[in-house]
Amino acid sequence: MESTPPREVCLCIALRRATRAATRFYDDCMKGTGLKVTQYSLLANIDRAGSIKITDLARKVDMERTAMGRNLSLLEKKRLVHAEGEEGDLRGKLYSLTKAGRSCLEAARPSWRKAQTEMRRKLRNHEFPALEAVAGIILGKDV
Amino acid sequence: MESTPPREVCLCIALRRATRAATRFYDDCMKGTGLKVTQYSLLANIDRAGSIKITDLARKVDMERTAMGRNLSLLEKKRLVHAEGEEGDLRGKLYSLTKAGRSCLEAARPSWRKAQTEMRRKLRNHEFPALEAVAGIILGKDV
DNA sequence: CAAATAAGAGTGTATATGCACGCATCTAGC
DNA sequence: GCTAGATGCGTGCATATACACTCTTATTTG
Repeated sequence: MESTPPREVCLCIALRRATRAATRFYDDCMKGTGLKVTQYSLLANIDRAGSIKITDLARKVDMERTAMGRNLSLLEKKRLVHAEGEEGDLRGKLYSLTKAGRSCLEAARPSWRKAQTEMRRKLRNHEFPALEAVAGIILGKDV
Repeated sequence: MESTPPREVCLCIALRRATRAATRFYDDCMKGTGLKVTQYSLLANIDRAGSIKITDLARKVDMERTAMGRNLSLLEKKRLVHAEGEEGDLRGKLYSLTKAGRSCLEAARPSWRKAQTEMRRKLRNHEFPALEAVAGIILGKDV
């Protein structure tokens, strides 16, 4: 009777799994806001930036540019953001929030807050910073 | 001149961001194996189980059942897994690896190992267990 | 200035996920 | 034995991502 060696957990898969669970949780908390946590976050980013180009926003959050473009298109279709040509550069487009986008963002804040607080509660003080550290290390920069 | 309060990082978004980066890294390491890390992991799971039903596999890795079904369909299309009706239950289907699936899995192991080792190196000993702990807490169970 | 390069975007294609429904089959109760 | 749940799955629809290309418009250089 030979004992099987302890199976090593794939770090990437563990991350994906935790991410699925966390996303389901946040999205569930945000039901009724009309936003998913990913969209909420994008709006918040654009809001902080004032106006920003697809490429810059993608770089800022380590996302593939074309993926970001498609995400922004969805928000644009919902009239939460709008793009306008950049002054003196026919290539770039600057994205910014519409009035509806700002309202929507503000209206969703409490739901996000609720999810975030609950998540902080689950992760005791010990693990919360660890997670940020992990994310930072994987990305090679601060989160 | 008033200072803005420190912005609170959304735990879910931090996780998603780290996951994107980790997935890109693993997938890059596994180029040439014909498998993405997600598919590699699925094959490994089925291999360990011997044969398993979609629903059970989905539950095991906390994935939405229909998502799992679609992932398995892709592997089936590639002839890496195959499904057969369960004895005495016309509902269930049992998935197991094909010969090609087993070969493919074995052939991909070194690439996965390389990615995993490198990732372990990046995350010093301190953070690695923390990540598993975080995942476990979010999921409410061991990873 | 013309050619080469860089910068900013969009499209096609493929995965990975989740939710709302709907269908078939099994199993417990009565 | 028949009906009400419980089980196991599939489909339609929508998002989120990534990669390989391609196009257009600046910029830089010889």
